[in-house]
Amino acid sequence: MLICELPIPAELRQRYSQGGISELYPPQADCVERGMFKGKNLLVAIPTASGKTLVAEMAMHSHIAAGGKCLYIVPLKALASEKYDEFGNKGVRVGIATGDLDRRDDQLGRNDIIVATSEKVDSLLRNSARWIGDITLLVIDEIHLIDSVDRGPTLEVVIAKMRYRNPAMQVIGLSATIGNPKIFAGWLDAELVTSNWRPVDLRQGVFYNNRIHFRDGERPVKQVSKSFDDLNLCLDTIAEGGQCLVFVSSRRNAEAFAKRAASAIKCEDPALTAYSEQLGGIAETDMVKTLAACVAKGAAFHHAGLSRPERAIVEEGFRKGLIKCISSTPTLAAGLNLPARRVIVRDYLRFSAGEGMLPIPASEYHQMAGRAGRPRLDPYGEAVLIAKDERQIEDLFEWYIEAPAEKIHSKIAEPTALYTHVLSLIASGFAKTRKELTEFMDRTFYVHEHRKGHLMKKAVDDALLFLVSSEMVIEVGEHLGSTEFGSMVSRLYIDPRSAEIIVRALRGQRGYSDLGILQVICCTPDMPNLYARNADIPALDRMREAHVGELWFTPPLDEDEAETYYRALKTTMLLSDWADELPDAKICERYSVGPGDVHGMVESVNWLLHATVELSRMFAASIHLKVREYEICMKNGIRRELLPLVKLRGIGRVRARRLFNNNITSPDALRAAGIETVTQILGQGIAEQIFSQLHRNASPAPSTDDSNAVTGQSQLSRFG
DNA sequence: GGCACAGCATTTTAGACAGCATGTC
DNA sequence: CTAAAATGCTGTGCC
Repeated sequence: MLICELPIPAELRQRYSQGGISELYPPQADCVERGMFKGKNLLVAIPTASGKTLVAEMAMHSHIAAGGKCLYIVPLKALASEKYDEFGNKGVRVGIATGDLDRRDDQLGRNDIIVATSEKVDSLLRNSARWIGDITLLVIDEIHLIDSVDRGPTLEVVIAKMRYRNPAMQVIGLSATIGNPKIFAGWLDAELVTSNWRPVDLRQGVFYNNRIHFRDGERPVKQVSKSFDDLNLCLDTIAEGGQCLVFVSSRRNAEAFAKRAASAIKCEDPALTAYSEQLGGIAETDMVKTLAACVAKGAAFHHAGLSRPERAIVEEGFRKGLIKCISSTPTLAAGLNLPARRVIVRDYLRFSAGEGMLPIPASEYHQMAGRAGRPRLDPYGEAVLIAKDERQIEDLFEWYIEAPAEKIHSKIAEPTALYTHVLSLIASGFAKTRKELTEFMDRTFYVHEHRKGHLMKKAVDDALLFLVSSEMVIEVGEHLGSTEFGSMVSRLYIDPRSAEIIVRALRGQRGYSDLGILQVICCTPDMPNLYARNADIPALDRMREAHVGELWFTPPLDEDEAETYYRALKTTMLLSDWADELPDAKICERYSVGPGDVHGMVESVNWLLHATVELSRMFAASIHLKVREYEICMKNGIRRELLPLVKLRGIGRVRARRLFNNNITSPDALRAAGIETVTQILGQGIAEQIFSQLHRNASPAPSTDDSNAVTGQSQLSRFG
């Protein structure tokens, strides 16, 4: 099917032909034939890299041309920015909405396309963003993630809510190949498009005894290293002029492989040196130093211990073809589009807490294998597994290469999944009675899939029991309503169980302490926790003893609970160190984590601290101000003594500290010191900017909203 | 006694969404 | 109920 025959705006048609796209791929043509341009819902279950994004883009442009508005849901923030860039600059207005990146909601609504994560959409629905009602096309990328235990239920509820709000809206689900596409398409009232077609040939095989075994033959691999098969495979690709992605099971493995590869590749290129030096410039930790050394020779590793800029450097170096090989944990499997000639799936077993080493699902293998072969750049792609003995060759073919796609199942009736969603349905007006709640739940994939929802009903009842007993929901006769507390929890987007833990601690506390608040937050299910090693325990005990008066929880006697306790305590101490201005590198060293971990942790705690500030306003007025101050401390990574300084624009943790150490401790002190002294400390530009601020608000405004702060402990229901 | 080291025992193990309000070095 | 690598620990042999 030719592009020029399609009912899409002329401008887009022209862009495609300029980009060398004149004809649709077969699965894309299939979408058109199934009625994509006629408003039909679609489930497109086709392999990675077979042109799903283009399908979505054409549909969106056709909606926009007809005056519509589109919402594109993705699972990852990184993916959101990737799509945002891809859709932009094509004559339509594109907006992005994720937790850390968005314009104001009302401005968001002015866009033709809004790219957002599923959680953000849920949050927008809870806060009733007005433009939601204008959406005429909903695209859900990676819709098979509905199967995921922790985030699938949110996606499922978001889809149900969107369709409930906008019954006439067209829905396009984009998915990897799945085992039960028909029933899933049935849920979406969608036409089904499936295919195994790929734009680049993908050869999949198993390596054993210096040969890659394919179903239709073998391919010898030169044995450079005696003991490392993975390295030989990697060097083989590079010798042929390709690049290589190696998927391994742990960070340590990723780093170890990159080191080996680096010393074997020994590529020398001034452009590489530039990347390495870029990393060297930010390197404060051993991990980043190692990375810089590897990159200098053309290899790199990639995992969540890397911070955003470090990841970006590695990705860019690889995309430009300079870095020849990346060894990666699953970070790269699902994330952004970073294809390579050969993908080596080295470890197919992965540790899982309480269950030992488990084989990764076939779907995950296929996702990794799908990274092989860059359209229009590589003649073919190759995905290779590594067998440990001859017998295993056949097993690997069976378990992975030839395994049928897995079926996906709703996880919405899992015990804890519904607390937050039941609350949000009540708080944002989707359901006002138990009957309406059930009716809404009937629209989920779970009920469509199982026909009878008795497990679902039990899960809903459990959730309601909790929500009523914790005073977030009130049931009066038939009516279900959210309390002020409940509405707040729903809008803050935290788990009701987290809210309950925080509120109980706030009510029970006898004397505020930063550490106490932090510890409470680290004990909530919304906070990711560090792993506490055996070797950490003595040090943690010492810290605990040093802060006995400040911590709110004491260690439990039970051994299983002790582990949880120490994990939370370790996280607490790390974050406390961050707010105590301990440098990143020191934190990484003390807790053996990477910069990326620290930032992730800080981001999470900031979100929960914000929620705690709001909750304390309602439940613990006496400490509200203290918590609010600590929130600012944590956000900036500063001690309390710098609070007056960071209120000024242009002053963050570093500059504030520099001023403070020069005995300038407040805006008044700044004024007294005079612009010349400040210029000496911070430089001219900054000094001028600060003083222009000081002049503007010479009479400091009374702090914003302490007067209307407290509503006490009454939680009135919204109806009645 | 002190040290080096082999050999065995124990420990450790992936990832990343959400609020708010705009400007850090 | 698990695998593999790094680290920790113990005991031996040697000076």
